[in-house]
Amino acid sequence: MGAGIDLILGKLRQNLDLTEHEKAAIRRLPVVVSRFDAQREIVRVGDRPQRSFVIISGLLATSKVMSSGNRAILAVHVPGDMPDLLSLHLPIMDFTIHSISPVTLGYVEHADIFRLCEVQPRVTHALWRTTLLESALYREAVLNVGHRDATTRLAHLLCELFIRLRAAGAVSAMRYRLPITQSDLADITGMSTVHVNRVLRTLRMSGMLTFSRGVVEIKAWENLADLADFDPMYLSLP
Amino acid sequence: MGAGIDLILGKLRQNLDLTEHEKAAIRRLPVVVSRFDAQREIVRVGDRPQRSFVIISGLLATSKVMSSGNRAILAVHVPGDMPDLLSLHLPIMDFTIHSISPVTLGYVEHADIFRLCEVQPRVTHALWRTTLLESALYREAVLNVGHRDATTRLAHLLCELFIRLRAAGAVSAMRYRLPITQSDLADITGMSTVHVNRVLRTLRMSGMLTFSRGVVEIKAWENLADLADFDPMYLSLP
DNA sequence: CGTCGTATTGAAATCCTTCAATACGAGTGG
DNA sequence: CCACTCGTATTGAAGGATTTCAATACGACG
Repeated sequence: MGAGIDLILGKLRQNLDLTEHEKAAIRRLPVVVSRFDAQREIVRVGDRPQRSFVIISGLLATSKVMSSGNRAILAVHVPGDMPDLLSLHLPIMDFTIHSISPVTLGYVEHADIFRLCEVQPRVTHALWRTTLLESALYREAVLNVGHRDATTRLAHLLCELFIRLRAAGAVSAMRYRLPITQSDLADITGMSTVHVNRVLRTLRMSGMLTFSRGVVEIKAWENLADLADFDPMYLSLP
Repeated sequence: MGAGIDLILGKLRQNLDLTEHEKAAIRRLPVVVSRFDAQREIVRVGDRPQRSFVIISGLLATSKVMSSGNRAILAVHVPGDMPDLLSLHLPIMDFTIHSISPVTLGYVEHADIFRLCEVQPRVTHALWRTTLLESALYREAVLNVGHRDATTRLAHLLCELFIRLRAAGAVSAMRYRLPITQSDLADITGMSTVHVNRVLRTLRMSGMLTFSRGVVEIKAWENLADLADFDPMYLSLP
């Protein structure tokens, strides 16, 4: 399935120029494509995966449950991401990955990845780099959900998803599909569902943004990014 | 300076058994040792480091400033950590690293690291793994500062530092030096200094913990870990 | 002994949550 | 086409957690 692998290549290529030879070697990786409905657990706490996957289409979320019983979403993953690539080196998963929307995943065996890394050391570094890009997202999330007020927090999240989905080719004009509920937004931002609703209303009233039936439409990017304290440097995009 | 390098080895060894040959190769890396006072900027936003460092002694913090002007501390780094190792693959720093206490750092040139990785591919994987361990800290921090109440948040931070400093050999019995102010704790947890003070009083009153003049003493570990919702699985310790 | 950063406490204000009730919208079966 | 149902969205009002403001105390250090 060339589609998924080309997505990986897209990410890897971002800043590290792989040779045609190296790209061809990646394209030869055996990939198993699987589809899942929304709200399915893809990876569970305690799992010891023998393979990792790239998201070909759809959205995933990394989450943990707290002792209170509430579920916290720590990250949202978009097409091209490989959110469990870290299982290559941290064998026991300490979080859950579940599908937000229906998803298509491309699985690659760890053994095949390691074999490729032996032959093509620069591919090792490219994969390493993708895990570092992901950890930059977590770092920014600490800032966002831990240190900013509710309006800024939600605005920043929607700015980040706009830019990341655009980089993944899932944005037309100033609008993108975000098939999640306000309750999900609450689990991501650490706010109550009620307050998510109120903040969304404020953003709508201010004319910056609408979110309705799973579609985000950005009406005033400059104002929004300013309000959100959003500086995309941490995304390391070209 | 064998001390710093052996610290790296300690971290790397944690779960990946390097051969004597590989360890010897690491020990041969040229290291430049530097000392800094407290509150010095070690790495700045926009820097393009040509070398990385391991913390030989002291504490560092990774932080960003928000548009409000407030400084948020995203992570605290202990001896053995290599908090800017990611500059190997993400060349432009998007955060600041500053010293919390006086520190001793062991610098290694990127060029030397890359050269070693070429000769010893398993060292590449060991270094990759340390960056993944660090990103697990950020992931847990998202949960902690974004989704838990103030008491749990602060208790969790002090639990984590206890375990990490113990793993770094900086703990005697149930007490450890944490030479930071309550204002720093506020910048880490995303709370106000005043509230940090009140929460510390609560923890002291409940008999779980004292924090006074830069020394944390844990009086009731089980109760504290329970209150803090602290499960060390994310640290991937043996 | 004075000074300065840090710690501590009280009181008022604010942000956000919780509780509770209602409205909306898409899908389902009659 | 309509009534029903269920998940989601929306709004009001009250309560709680945390911040802000302001004042005082402590402790290390010159």
